Order: sequence, then C-alpha cells, then structure tokens
Amino acid sequence: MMSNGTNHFAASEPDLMTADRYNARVAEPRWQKTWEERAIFATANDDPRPKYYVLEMFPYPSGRIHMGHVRNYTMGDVVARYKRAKGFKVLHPMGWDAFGMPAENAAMAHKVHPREWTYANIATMKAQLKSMGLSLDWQREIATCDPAYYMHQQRMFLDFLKAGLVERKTSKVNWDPVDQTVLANEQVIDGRGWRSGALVEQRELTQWFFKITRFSEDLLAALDRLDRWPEKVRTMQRNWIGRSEGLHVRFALDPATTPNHESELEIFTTRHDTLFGAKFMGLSADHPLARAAAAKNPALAAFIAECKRMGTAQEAIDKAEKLGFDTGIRAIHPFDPSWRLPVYVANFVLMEYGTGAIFGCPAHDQRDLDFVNKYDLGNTPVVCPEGQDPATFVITDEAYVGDGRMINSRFLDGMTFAQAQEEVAKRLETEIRGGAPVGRRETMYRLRDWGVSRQRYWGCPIPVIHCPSCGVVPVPAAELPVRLPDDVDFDRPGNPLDRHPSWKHVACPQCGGKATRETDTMDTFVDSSWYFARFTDPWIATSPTDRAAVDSWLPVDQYIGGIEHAILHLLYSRFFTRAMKATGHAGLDEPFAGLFTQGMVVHETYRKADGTFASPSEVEIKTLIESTVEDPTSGFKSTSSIRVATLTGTDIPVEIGPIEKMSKSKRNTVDPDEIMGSYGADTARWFMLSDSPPDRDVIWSEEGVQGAARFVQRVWRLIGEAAAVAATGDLPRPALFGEPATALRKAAHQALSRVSEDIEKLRFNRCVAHVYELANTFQTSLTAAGGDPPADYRWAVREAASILVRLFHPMMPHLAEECWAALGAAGLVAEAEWPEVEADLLVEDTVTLPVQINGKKRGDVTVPRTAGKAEVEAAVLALDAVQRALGGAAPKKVIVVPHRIVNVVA
RNA sequence: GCGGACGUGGCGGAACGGUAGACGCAGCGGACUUAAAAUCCGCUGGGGGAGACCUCGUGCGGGUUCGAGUCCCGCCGUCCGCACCA
Repeated sequence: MMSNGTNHFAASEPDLMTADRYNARVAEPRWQKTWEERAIFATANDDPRPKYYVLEMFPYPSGRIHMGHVRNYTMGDVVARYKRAKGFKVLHPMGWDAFGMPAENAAMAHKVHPREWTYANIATMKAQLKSMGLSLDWQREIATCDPAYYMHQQRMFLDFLKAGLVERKTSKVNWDPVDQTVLANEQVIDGRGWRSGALVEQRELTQWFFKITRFSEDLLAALDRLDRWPEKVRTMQRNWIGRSEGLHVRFALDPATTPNHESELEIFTTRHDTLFGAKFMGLSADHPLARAAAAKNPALAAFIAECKRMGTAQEAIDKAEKLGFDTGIRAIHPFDPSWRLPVYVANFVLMEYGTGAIFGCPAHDQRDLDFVNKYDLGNTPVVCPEGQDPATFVITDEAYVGDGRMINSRFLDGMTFAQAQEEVAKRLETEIRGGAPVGRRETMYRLRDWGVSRQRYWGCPIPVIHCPSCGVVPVPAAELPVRLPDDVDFDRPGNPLDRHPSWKHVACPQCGGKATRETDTMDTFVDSSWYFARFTDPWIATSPTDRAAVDSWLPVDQYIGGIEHAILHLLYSRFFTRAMKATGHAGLDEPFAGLFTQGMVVHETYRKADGTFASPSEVEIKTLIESTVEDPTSGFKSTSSIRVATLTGTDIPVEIGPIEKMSKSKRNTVDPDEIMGSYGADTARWFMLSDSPPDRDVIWSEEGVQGAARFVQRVWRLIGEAAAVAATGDLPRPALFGEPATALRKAAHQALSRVSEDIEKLRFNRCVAHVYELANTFQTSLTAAGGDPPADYRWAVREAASILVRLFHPMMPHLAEECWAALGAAGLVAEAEWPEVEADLLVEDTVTLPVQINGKKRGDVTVPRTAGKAEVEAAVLALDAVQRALGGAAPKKVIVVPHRIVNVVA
C-alpha cells in the first residue's frame, strides 16, 4: 500500500492501527482533557513549596504557530514538567505579544480590523498550543492588546514620567515622502519605502524616550552577576552598552573661516593618543556648525540633504561609501597653533554619539582611512607595532588598530598607547582656554535612550494630553486606560489615531481648555518588558503587580527564547524591571536569573525548473543508487547513493537546495498542525529535542520525524512487554539481585542520573540519547530473560519501566501517561515524583583504563577500582603492547590519571 | 562596516585537556513474508592486512603539553544581530 500522491505521512492511517500500535491521535486529546479537567497545571500563589518560574518568550499572534514555537515551547515544557516532578510549585504561563505592525498591515491588505485579526489568530494559535500538550497554566493567559493589560502599562508610563525616567526629545525617523508616513527599518529596502518605492528621508520628530542611559553603568556591571546567562549574550550586551573612557577636546577654530565667527569645536575621542596623526575634522550632518555653514553654502546644503537620504539604520550608514564635504572651516591643532585641519561634514559621523564631531586619524581607524583615501588627505602612522621598523612602517589600505609605540608624535614618541593617552589627557586638562580646560575626561556609553514613540494605531496609547497653556499633562489615573478607538480606517497612510475625527480632542485635565491627546503609541517592546511580572498575578485590577506575588515569583528561573532577542528585548526588560523597582512596582533589578537561547528550525529548500520554490509537502524524496562497484576478487559490493526530489506523484524533478531558516518566501516551512495531526505531538516534541544541541539550529527532516515516530511505537511495545513480565502488586524488594536484574538496574539508574543532569543543563539532545540507550538495553535484557524470569528480575523490570516512563515523560507526556496506565501505576505520571538515583548502582568494582604509548592508544587494563598508582603501573607494564614498544628498556615516564587513562612515554 | 557565534563520518551530532565518532538518521547484508510495509539481528570514517593489528583522520597553517576536537596565535568559510520586525 504505497502512498497515494499527497500522502507523505503514510505511517498514521487510522486503519493501519492495531491493538499493539500506539494511537497518538486518540490518546493525546484524551490525556489533554484529563489534565485540563483535573487542572493539574494551574498554579496557586499560596502553595508553600519552593517556587520555580519557567517562561518561554511569548509569541506574536501572527496567524499560526510555526516550528520555531514548537521547539521553544517544548523545551520550556520539559523544564516545567521536570521541576514539577522534583517537587517545585512551577509557574509556567502563556500569553500574547499582541500589538504590532502585522495587524495593521493585514488591516490595510484585507480590510480586517487589527483587533479582529489579532484575536482570531490568538484563538487559532491557542488551539494549536493546546494540541502540543504543554503543561501551561492557561488561567493566567494575558494579551498585551487587552485594555486590562495596557492600562497598567500606561500607569507605569506615568509613574516613570513622574520619577524622571521618561523625557521628550527629538530623534530621527525614516520618512516616506509619498506615503507621508514613518517607516520601520525593515520597511526600508535599498533606501526606498517598501510600498511607495519613494526615496526615504531622515526626518526629525519630537518623541518620547525612556531614560535607559540612566542605568548604563548598572546594566553593564550587573551582567557579571548573571552567571546563568550565556556568555555570548552578556558579551553582546556589554558591547551594545559600549562603555568607553574618552576625552572631550575643544579645538579652536580659525575665526576667519567660520560662518558666524564660531570660535571652537568640541569633539569626543577615545584615541587621543593619535592626535598627532590627525588629518581632518568630521562633523555630523546634523551638527549645528554644519547647519550654520550650510546656510551660506548651497552646495554643502545639498550634500547634507543627500546624507539625510540614508535612512536611520546603523548598518546602512556603516556600509555606505564614506562621503564628505569640505566646509572651508579650519580647526587649529591643540598642540600646534600653526597646524590647520580641514573641517568636513562626513556621512559616517553620528550626532547621537559623543558631540557629533570627531577628529580623523586615518592611520589607526578604518573609516577615517577610507575617507582620506577618497579625498586624498594623506595619513601619518603614529602607533608602530612592536617589532616593526618605524622608518618603514606605512599604512595604505588597512588601518592599524593594535597596540604599539608612539612615533611621529613629538613629545609622545616612544610611549606606549596607554602612556600617550594619559599624557595627552593630562596636558589638555590643565590647559585653560576661555576659562575652561581644553580637555575633559569622560566615560561615555554607546547605549542610547530608548525611543518608545510609534506613529501607529495598534499599540498602547501614550497617556498624556498636550495643552496649549499647560503643556504636557498626564492623563489622570482615574481615567485610565486611554483606550484605542475602534472606528478607524486604514485606507490612507499615516496614523489613524491622528486623523480620527474626535478621539484626540479632549479637555485639559488641568485647566479644562481645549487640548489634544498624544497620538503616538508605545513601541511593542514596552509590552514585552514586563509581561513576566504581570503573570505572577494577572488578575489584580488596581495595580500593575501585586507586590507579594511579583517579589516571590521573580526572578524567572529559566527564560527560554531566540537568540535574536539577545540585546533589545532582554536589555529593555532589565531596564524596565529597574524602573519598576524605582516606582514601587517590583522589588528587584534583574528579571531573568537563567537564560537560554535556542537555535532556529531550518529545512532544505526545493527549487523547480522555473526557479520558483516548492514546499516540502509538494515534494517526494527518493534515495537512488548512483553506482555499484563490485570488487572482482572478494565479490564485495559497495554502493554510493544520491537523494533526488520530484514533485509528488510525478516525474518532474526538483532541485534540492541549501538548508535555510524556515520562511514563507523560500516555501520551506512545515506546518506543525500537519505534523501533529499525522504523527502526534509527542513525535514532534521528541524530534525537536533529539539530535541537535538546543542552542544550535535544528534541521527538520522527514526522515528524522519518521525515526522519532518509530521510537514512539518501539517504546509502546517495550512497555507492553515489560508490563507482561513486571512484578505487580506489592511484591517486596528482593534482598539480593541476580546478574540480569543488576545489569538492568544499573542501566536504569545510570540513565536516570544522566537524564537528570542533562535536563538541569538543558542538554535535551543528550537526554534523548540516554533514553534511547536505556530503551535499547532494556529490550535486549527482556529478550534475553525469556518468558518466565525469577522474581528479582521481575522486580527490576517494574523498576526500570517505571524509571524509563518518568524519564521521557517531560519530553513525550502523552505517551508517558499511556505507558504509566499500562504499567498499572497509580495516578498520573504528570503528577508523579522524579525517581531517586541509587548511587551504589553507578559505581563499578573495577575500572578499565585505556593505555596509551606516547599518546596513542595501544590497549586496556582492567584494575580494581581501589588500585593505587603502583598497582596500575605494574599492570600496564605487563601488557604485551607495552613490552613490545619498550623493547626491554625502562619507560621514561608513566602518567596515571586515576580512573581515566594511563600514558607510557617510551 | 561594527559586534557575536559556529566549523568533527554520507547527514544531525557525542567526547571534565585523557580511548575521536555515544545516540539518532541514511545506507548495506540477513531473518520473517507469496510480496511489500512494519519488526528483529548484524555491518557501516579513509587506506592497508587473511588476521590479531597497522596507518591517516575533528576547516587550513603554526604553537603549548606526556597527551589537543578541546588551550594559545594567525588565516579561511558559514550563520546571526545592529536600536521603528517581533
């Protein structure tokens, strides 16, 4: 009975089911119902047991869950179920990151209201998550677009405002001049708006900011204490915060060259040691001096306008060709009044960092070097690497950024980089000009304040009112939430809140005069910066958090999500928690004690002859024998095979392409519903955890899933066999175990010990391997024991089966319940305790040590576990291989690493 | 461009500085079957040898060490993030 065209999930046709097959499609919903009816995953805040909070990053309700969700939530569920078995009260909630642009895009494309679209998606995805068998407390479900959630966010915004943690200032946005709307960086493609195709401009807007920079130092310093975070995430955050010790330097300007007799230009530098290598000064296009100069120079004004066409993405700015424009202004070198430096407006100088002005030392900065090479301004090396001859050291295309000795730098010559920095700083600090020092040391951070204003509808309204006489007035607490109006249209570009006929027009809460609401909504990162706190008591209506609940549950013990959130979401949440502490809404600084970042789910791509992609469900893979070579003397045949793909049910070939992140555009997605519908949730969960380490990408493959499905059936048969011979009732534990029983018990306890350790460390792929190993050993043992084994063995079988089922329960919970019931065990395995390891069973009486000669393995010795060094050495020297290698001579050295290895140096 | 990671059989991967390739997938041989599926048993890094064994092998080039996939230096390649996607 071959598959008939569309069916590439042939394994699960219901009519193939027989009594000895496990039918996931029937069993899974049944157990899900049982769990729900008994409410065993609902968590009570007043439960006295020790707490464990496991959280996976909540999903954006985009429509349907994808394989990335399956992986993420499976991992979290393993931890939650394991910790529950270990006796913790576990908080494992789920919610929806429900505000965001896709809902507005859907509104524009399909004339469906963002709210309807969002809640329909939530309903679909919730049903999908439920079919995964996750041990979630759904009573605590929240959606960030619910006024019952965002009213608290508005309240905290106002509390932050009062506490001085919010401010208004200008910043740049991508402006689409045709659509008359602000664009996200992802909506800017090659410098053009994605919808209109118009060239994007930078535009200045007054916006709301959270003052995250207030916590720069603390956010940086506290990273050292987050010892259950991946080192790479901490490194990324450190670099993002970007602390650097630098120097502000006031350069005098030649007044004859300045537009309005400006007399100085202040720059910030971290490389003041290279001052004698300076070749030019660079101004940001937004620098006041640049603007002043542009006012009198139309060509410069045109250049500045050109710079503003670059959009706001850092990547685009960095990658763009380095361009500049000579303003004609000349700066005077701080150590040589006769040295003039040209002042350029340069497209790579940022107004947001430092003072918006730099001095350029091309020999030791790649951007500066690219710049001078373009404008022929020359370069002079001033730092010479150790071992290089200063006389011949030249820089051409590659800047030297390493350490070395100062050259071509007058009084700095011969100093190290650090000495030179100190010397320059000291001299400029003590030099007074116009009543202030020329140089001033300062610690700077790359981190910028968090701009939270979005000119969009589907977000949390910013609860302030603008009054012509009173200024910015907070919305009174009693009037919260400021709700989004429902009657909006998306026919036209721009912010629907801004053009709504009545919504924004209100009376000023202070003077009662005519005023308008803020029409900006908050960045959706705000919504996700405190949801973990709300989960601890999502019911409280009078405040964002219940302090007793939030302080007892937080920090999250294990947070799991994608590496793509390594910086922004995690850093914003760390800030927000501090801000909540400052305003009395929480009592701690760090929200996530343990963090794990999981890899992506990737899949092969399939390309048809016309260049378009085919989806995995349209493709059939066959393994063909490419060639068979027969050895003429031995008759041994060796073959090489090749995988080929065709459109299912046809001979039309399809090219198997590279393995890439699952995406709609590459059509290499696999629908979790289809997988769970045909194989069951446990198979999908098991496959997600097997093979690949959880922090790396996992390749989804049909073969792999089938392997997982086969294992499900194998376990079911194994447990069936075990149940048939296992001791039942209250058979007492035998005083002595025979050899087969002991061997089985050792295997079970060893697996138990290893799985426990690996779950604690989130090494799920190794857990899977250990479960496979135990299942293999168990099967072999049962087969060898035959039909009527002795009582001690039957006792061991019951123990091993009970351990095995509990070991894979966190990963395949439905199958585990079914097996648990088949074994006649009491209650639900979901409520069973984690088994206890019997340590004696992990220790062997003898150890077998590999023996190396000069570092290469040449044999083994088996010695008593208690053997001393001399005893081991004697046994090793007696080995034939060692005797042969030594040829009668004494060894130069024998290294014995107890219980591990012996190395004989001949 | 800046920042971060990763690189081991045909494939995914395992390996406190200590036997490289656990476990799985794919493949091959066999058992069962009228046949297939399913299942079970065995083999499976390259080269050599009848054989116990020998030899080469963890992206490339050096180094440290009794011993390096693992540590150090320098390359090459691939992937991710970059502040208005979530």
